[in-house]
Amino acid sequence: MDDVVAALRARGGRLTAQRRALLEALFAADGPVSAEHLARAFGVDPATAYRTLEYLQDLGVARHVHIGHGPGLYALATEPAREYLACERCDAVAIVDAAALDGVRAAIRSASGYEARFDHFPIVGLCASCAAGRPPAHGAAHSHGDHVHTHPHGHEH
Amino acid sequence: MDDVVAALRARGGRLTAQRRALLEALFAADGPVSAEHLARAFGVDPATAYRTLEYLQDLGVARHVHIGHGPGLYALATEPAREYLACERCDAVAIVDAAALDGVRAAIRSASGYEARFDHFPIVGLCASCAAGRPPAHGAAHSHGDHVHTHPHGHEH
DNA sequence: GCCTTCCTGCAAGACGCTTGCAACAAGCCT
DNA sequence: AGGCTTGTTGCAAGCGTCTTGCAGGAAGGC
Repeated sequence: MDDVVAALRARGGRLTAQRRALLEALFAADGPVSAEHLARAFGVDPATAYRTLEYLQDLGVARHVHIGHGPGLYALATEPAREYLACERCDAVAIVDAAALDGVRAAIRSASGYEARFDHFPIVGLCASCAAGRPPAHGAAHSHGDHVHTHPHGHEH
Repeated sequence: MDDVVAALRARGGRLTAQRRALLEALFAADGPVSAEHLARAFGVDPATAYRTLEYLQDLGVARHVHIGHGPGLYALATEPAREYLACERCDAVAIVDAAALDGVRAAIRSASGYEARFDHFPIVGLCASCAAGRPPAHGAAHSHGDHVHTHPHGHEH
């Protein structure tokens, strides 16, 4: 957080109340969140939220991911990098370390020559539960909403 | 095409001039096309294009894919099914038989349990050319536009 | 040729942003 | 502490991609 402020200052940027609020929200969030959601939660204007989040992306502090048809969702840029898998049926999103998908990347490379990334546009399909024909399960539901329903035990294997 | 008309009639649907135009355009297209593009090309109202294309999807005749931030692009549902890989840098889109990505699907299944599909949301990354650092190349360019720039020899790895 | 019902065009609205602009306030300077 | 510069903000308008309500129009069965 102090690092962020430093990076911001180094660019001639200013730390306003709005920016602090948005940053704290990003640090506190347990998953990607929409700009609208952040804006509303702190009485910040949506335009400011979008502008600030873009600024934070330029700084390399934040990233956004496009899940399904909904709004873009923002999160801090973590180390190691994260990538996403989204379920079309129950809207669950698995968040995994990018390294977990290196084998997938290799398979794509050999099938197509493409060098894939799933940090901005996720892998889409059915989660294990929905693929098995089980009901949508855990409160996720069809909200196409403001934040991701991370079932945090995503992939461990 | 006759099959389509039959399916349509079987549902109590009617074959209007607009529907015929849109259908013929889909049959003639060499890649996914936006609803706007189809509408404009035949003087059909965009609302009608969207409604008709959705109808054709219900019939199982058409599908749409979301490439990048641009509009959804429509194409006939083919047999065998097709899946897509999009390049973030040069906007090239590779269209491959779904079977070509079965290995990728297997890798994803074993890494995450997800059963992936790339027919609605493609794999996103860098095409072989861009990954190699070569310039954006072939007329593709950044048009985010009306139809896909299929480099037709897509994958044959 | 008629009549029913499906379709169409138009207009307006929803949703997710993006942009122009005038007022505001960080933070540097003294 | 008071000024001053210039980065930021809120508001309002605008844009792209659809979606929806509605009244008129036309397929296609009879």
